[in-house]
Amino acid sequence: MSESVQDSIQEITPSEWELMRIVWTKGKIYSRELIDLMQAKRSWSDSTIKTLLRRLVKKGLLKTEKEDRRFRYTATISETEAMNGSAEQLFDHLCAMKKGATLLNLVDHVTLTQKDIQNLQAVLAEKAKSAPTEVDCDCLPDNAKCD
Amino acid sequence: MSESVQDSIQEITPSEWELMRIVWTKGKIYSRELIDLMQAKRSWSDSTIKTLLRRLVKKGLLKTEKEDRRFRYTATISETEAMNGSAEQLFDHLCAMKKGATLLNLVDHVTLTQKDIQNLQAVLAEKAKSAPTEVDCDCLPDNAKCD
DNA sequence: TTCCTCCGTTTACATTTGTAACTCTAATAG
DNA sequence: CTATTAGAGTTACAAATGTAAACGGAGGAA
Repeated sequence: MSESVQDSIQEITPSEWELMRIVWTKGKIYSRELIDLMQAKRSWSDSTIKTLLRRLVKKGLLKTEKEDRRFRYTATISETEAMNGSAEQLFDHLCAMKKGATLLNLVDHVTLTQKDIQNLQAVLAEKAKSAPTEVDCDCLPDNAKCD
Repeated sequence: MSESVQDSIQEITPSEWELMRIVWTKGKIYSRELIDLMQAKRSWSDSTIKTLLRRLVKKGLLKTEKEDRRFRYTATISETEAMNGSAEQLFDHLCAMKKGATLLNLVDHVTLTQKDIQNLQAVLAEKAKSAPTEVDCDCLPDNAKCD
């Protein structure tokens, strides 16, 4: 299916995620509106939010556009790319042998729509055709077996 | 199925994960062995590793036990708990509406065993019985709709 | 025209993380 | 008994992160 994108994804800190989510949802947004929306969720000072925005711009995750002497922010990567990138990053440092169990836990805890479930089932059915019987642990340098 | 554990999970940094994985795999390990194994993967100095170990102990993720004037380290939480906790933590800051898509991407990219796939299929089949048709975006305070 | 306000920029500062040298003490080699 | 060494503890220091005050310019209120 899609390519792995994680390599290019800048590290996004938790606070930055909160802002990015608003930007993604609004598409193109003035700092003022962004600050107001953000403050409705977290009691951060204007300064704090502005700092975060500048850092996001520096990281290349947001870009600005001057519009009648104010700025409008837009994301440079899609929310999906960012989400997939972060998720893959996380999974990269999990024991290969146990990724399946973690995924199982997630699937169990996350609220999924009927459609999501169907999509997952389709991918799984496809993968089942060539899935291995076991995956080795990769936690030790010499590839010793886990558990 | 299992309870959500994330609340109690201390933040584990990437470097710390690497050490924890070794500890989990070995179960109970002398710092010396740990350092050697770690250095076979990353060229960190002994000092660096010892610092990380102390931080992990301070965070309560590892505990020590004196054994003939050396220390043995053991994890205080299971690898599974830690993995689930981190994964849930990550998913917590994703747009509710798009968690399904992210999961799909993961399932697609991660190497799963036949057994993992079966387990996932079972959970999905179960969830399908009561899954909603749609999940709302929760990126904005006022719950405006995404996309 | 002058002052206030809105917005962007600079500076600040504590905490966490990555990375490591130095020190102290007990065991060990001579 | 003394010099070396292995482990543990202490100190260090830069970069990233969370959080924010202060500053400066431009447009609008008076």
